[in-house]
Amino acid sequence: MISGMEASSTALIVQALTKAIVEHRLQPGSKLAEQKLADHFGVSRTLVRQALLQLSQHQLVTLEPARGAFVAAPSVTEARQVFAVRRMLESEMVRAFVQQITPAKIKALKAHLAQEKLAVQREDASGRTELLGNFHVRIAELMGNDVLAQLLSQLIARCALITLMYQSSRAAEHSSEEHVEIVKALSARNEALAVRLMHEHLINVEQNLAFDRKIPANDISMALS
Amino acid sequence: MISGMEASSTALIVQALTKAIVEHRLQPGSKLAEQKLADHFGVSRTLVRQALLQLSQHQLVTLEPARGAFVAAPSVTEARQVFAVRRMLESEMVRAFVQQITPAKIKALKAHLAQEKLAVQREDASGRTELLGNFHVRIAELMGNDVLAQLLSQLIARCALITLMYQSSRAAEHSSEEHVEIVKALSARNEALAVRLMHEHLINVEQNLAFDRKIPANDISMALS
DNA sequence: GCCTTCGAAAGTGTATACACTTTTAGAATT
DNA sequence: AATTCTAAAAGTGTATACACTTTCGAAGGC
Repeated sequence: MISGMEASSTALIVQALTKAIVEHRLQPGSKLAEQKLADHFGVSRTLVRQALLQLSQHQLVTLEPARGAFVAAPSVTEARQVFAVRRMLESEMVRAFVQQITPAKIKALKAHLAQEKLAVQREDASGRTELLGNFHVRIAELMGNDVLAQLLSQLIARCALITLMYQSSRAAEHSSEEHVEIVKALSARNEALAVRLMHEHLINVEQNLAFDRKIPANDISMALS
Repeated sequence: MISGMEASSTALIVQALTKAIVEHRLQPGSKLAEQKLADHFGVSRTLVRQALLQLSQHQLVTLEPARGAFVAAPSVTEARQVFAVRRMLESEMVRAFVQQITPAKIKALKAHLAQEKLAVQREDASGRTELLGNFHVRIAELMGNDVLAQLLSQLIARCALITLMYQSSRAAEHSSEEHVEIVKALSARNEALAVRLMHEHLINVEQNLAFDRKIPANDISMALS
């Protein structure tokens, strides 16, 4: 059990596990034994089960009847479908966003880009993946559409898992550069260009995935430390 | 407890409650007491809690700490956001669908339209609402994108709740007619028209909502009978 | 008569108990 | 040595127990 952690609600467990999975400290396929997690978080299996149930709904964990919970290992097919959905959703999101751009919003996005650049320079792999994903969520948030933001946030968590399973090196820097171009088009209020760039960006991310990777298994207590 | 129902998994409870909520036999705001539901389904509170947790993730139920579960009562703001997401997602879905139309797929959609017409004629309110929603999911399924289909299915369940809170009469027939027009455009492989019709259709559905309704509360055992 | 206070009843949140399933490891067999 | 069988260990699935919170109603005070 982690020292100094006492009142741990289900949400905290979900958050901790999500982070561990998305940062791939927990490898796809890893067994998530309830009692081990319960001991680790210092709670009963009840709360761990609730958390695992939620994570399975987010598709980050798969539950096999009577066998337990495992970190999800999205298939290539599933990965492609997730990206297809993101392309549909996000190209239109950009189109709608262009109609309601303000200087403040552009400023917020540029601030985000700066953070991305920093993470890329520092070669901070997990922080970088998170920031690259958050760029997309940030746009949804700036639109003031919470439903969209939450939906996208889940899709992107799934993508993070996929990305970390399949991502080839150097793809991150490329993504960051494309984000810069998208923001340029947005600040020029060039709808057609922005939509096209976002669409192509998502195609690029998908195509940079190497859909033939080995997946090492991993230990729980190591990963959550 | 329902006679003849013995081994009831969490999924069955989720399904039963979803149906009851979407068909608004359970009014928005109704209290969902765990023990009452447990008695009704003949299981312990454990399974009911799991089901309620899932439903809260689907936004059909809201959980208030230490106060319990209630049938969700989506705000007008939330309703508009859900519709905005649907417009983004579904107009692009249609665009992608046009590229992969086959005679078999058109036939499947036409079969669906026939069912819709039947339900509208019979004035079967709950069956009608379900079918009108399923039209959209059916397209996703015909595209072979499970991720999209599942996502849309959840969004539409949410819309069903919204619709039943706010829908003005006669909107259903109009929806059904618009579905017919969309399928016509699809079968003509007219991408631009199909996309536009779907977009307008969703705007119409939203604008036909009367965002100022009273919400009667309701009893659990009545609704689930 | 209306508002406040207090206590019992009801209900939620978490832990634990227990039955049943899967896994594992060792012994027996070929 | 490899395979099959078997029993113990570990793990999951559901029910129950119990502490704590909210709710509701009645008694008392204003």
